[in-house]
Amino acid sequence: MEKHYNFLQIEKQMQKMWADEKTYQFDRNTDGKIYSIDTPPPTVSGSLHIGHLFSYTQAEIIARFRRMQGDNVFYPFGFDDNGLPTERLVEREEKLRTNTLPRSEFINKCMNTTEKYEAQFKEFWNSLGFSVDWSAMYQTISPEVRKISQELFIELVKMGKAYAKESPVLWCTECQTSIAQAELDTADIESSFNYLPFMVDNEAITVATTRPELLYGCVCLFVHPDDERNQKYVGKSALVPLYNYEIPILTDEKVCIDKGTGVVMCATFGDSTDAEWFKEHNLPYLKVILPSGLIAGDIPFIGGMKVHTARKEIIRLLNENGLLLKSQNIIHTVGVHERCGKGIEIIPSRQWYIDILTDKERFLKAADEINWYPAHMKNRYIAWVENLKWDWCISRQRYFGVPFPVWYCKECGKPVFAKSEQLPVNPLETMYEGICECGCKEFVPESAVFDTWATSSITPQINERLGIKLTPMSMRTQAHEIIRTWTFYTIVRSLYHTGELPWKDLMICGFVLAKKGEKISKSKSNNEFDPKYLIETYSADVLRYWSAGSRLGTDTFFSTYEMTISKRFITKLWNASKFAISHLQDIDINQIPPLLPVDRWIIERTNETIMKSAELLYEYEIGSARHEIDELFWKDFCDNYVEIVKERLYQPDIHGTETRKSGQYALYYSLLGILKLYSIYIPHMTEYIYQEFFKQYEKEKSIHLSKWKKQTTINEKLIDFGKQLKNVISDMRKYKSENSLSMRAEIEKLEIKLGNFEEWFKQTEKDIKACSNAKIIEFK
RNA sequence: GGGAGCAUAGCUCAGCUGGGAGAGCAUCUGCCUUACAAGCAGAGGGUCACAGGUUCGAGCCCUGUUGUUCCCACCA
Repeated sequence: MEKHYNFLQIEKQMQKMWADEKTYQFDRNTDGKIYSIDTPPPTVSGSLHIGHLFSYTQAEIIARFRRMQGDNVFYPFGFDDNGLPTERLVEREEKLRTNTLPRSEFINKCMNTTEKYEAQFKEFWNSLGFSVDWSAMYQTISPEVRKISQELFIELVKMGKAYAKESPVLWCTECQTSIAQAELDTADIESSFNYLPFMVDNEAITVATTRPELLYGCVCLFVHPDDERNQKYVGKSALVPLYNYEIPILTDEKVCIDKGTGVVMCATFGDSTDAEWFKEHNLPYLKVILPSGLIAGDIPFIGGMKVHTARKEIIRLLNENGLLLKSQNIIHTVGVHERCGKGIEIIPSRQWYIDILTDKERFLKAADEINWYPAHMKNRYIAWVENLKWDWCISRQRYFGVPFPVWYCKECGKPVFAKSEQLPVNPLETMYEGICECGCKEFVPESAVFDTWATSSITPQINERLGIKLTPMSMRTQAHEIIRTWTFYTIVRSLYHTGELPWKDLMICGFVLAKKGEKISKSKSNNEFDPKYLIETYSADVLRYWSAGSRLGTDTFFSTYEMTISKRFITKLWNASKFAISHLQDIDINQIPPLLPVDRWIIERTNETIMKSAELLYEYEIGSARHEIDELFWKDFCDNYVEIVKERLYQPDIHGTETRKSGQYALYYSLLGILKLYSIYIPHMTEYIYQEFFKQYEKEKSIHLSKWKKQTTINEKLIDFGKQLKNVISDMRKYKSENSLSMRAEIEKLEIKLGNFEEWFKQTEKDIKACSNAKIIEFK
């Protein structure tokens, strides 16, 4: 083995070997127990960041662990390439707006962009040594996935779980599309609370509003049924200031008596409560804001203006007419679109929905039927489901997505659906062939596309396209930020389509923060966090080792300082292996020699660690498991065992060839054991060492195809003996250190108080003498 | 406003079902020891956020308080 480990060269070399040998290919033909992983398909939104590396690596370690337990691991990879993130990326890179070029041309640009980035992504995951079976890769925009997605949509329609309706919907005026509740973010903005007089009979009642530009859309006033002050107005009508038309005054429980003046104006639509009232009280719709974000042209004073301008103008007018009683500046929280950060409006339009409100109870029950790792992440899911207000709107007025396989009858407007054999279909390109119930033969295609989550929520079914029964899958891995979307939607779809849960286990990873509270975003090009740069500088193994250091689900901070620590470990493992192997060149692997107690101890410690870390890894505790292995390797193996056995290996003429063989056996066994344990964390170096030395004796062609020993019991007596032996050595070292002596310094006499292990200690006398350089060992 | 996580050494954190306060880094001291000075050995350093309670015994369980992060709600 080389003096220094050249990671740049060796990591590439190992990756090539794995690809050539198809080391990680899923065995589609055995009956062996399948462990299937539902991996998150990243959106193609530009560059990868350290957070990707961190969370994906944690799951990758589990894949490797399961493989080494003998499971047939199905570890596919996908790309969520359709949808808004890609569209925005293309707009940004090519400096264009979607509506300035033909739809098909834009889609082509999107296709080219995804292709480019997916190649980069794939190369990136490979450069991290991911044990992915690339032959199982999927893309959400591919024809086969479009087919599955459209098929399952039609299935939902038939079940009555998907439906179209004309209704107020959350609308992004920036992206010009409807969105779902899950895509809402919140932002604090400066605004003003304006107090306006509404005339009732000859009395003015004051109403406070933050959205005076919607005055023309005001359909009624509400007071609380228990509000004694305002009870006298109920049933009467009020005059809308400035526009001077009459609206009724109604009651509703949702009104807060102590907020503002206790009287609310309900406009179509200022917020989600307005939309609820609209439905519950059968209120009329008065159009004010257009899908473009402009005020409708026919509205007096403010027609054609942008919302913000209109608001200022209305306030100015109210003030001018003495209708602004008071205006106070406030900071309040508004809903914004997570993709663009712009405020959302509520605008009625015809959209497709998946019913999620009627089965809330079932979805809540599902939470208890899935194993959450870590367990408390379940709370986020429950909080989200309990607070759902809107059915899931799945239509998007966008371009790069899976089209709705739907046309509408030109006469009666009734939707018709593609036939199964037609799928995938783009209704804009293919006409519906058939006759509507009403006799009409002409149809208008639906131009909307699916919400990307409508497709990524069926990844278990997408994975099953290969013809292998996988659901319920063994495990889903993802970050906690998408519990309300990906976790939730997948559970919904799975329950609807299969009646079963999508997976047994849910492994929720944290993400990487730059400093307290700040998330490392993809858009910030900070070289220090560029994963590619990091891999080239520190190696994939170093980054992987670091990724496994924090507890599952907790966010972590990144610093190059942490890299140095991981790097140090890698160097240590290299040096220790190099040393051990240099003494194993003449080993006879076919014969187990009689073993000395200290050799039996390190073997048993290795077995103990295999058992303990496997238990932890079954619970997805990759950090704690790594810690167990670190203890074995660094403390017991390097600092103690190797120091004890050293002289026996160097000097068989003093210690005898038999004891040397005993040491060789233990060294071989424990080092190989340690390498196998670490191989799930640092696959490159462990594989290289295996290939360089162990492969000639072992039957597996790759360390990653070897198995961990199934260990269920431990010889506690041996472990105890080891502890006592370490105490002796530690005391001896302490003595030398306190007396400023070299560790090699000779000491006259070492006294050892014998406990339970008299016989074993006596058999270890020569070793203790050698590593302490004591002239005399005296047992007491 | 509701909920959750966290609060342990200078820093980053581990401490499972209650019984010894720990690791790594940093600091200090010593050591070239035929794998590793990118190393090794040793030492110092903590009122376990605060206040109560349960218990023979609490970092751990219960109640409350404070700080902090996150999730959700909050557009009148």
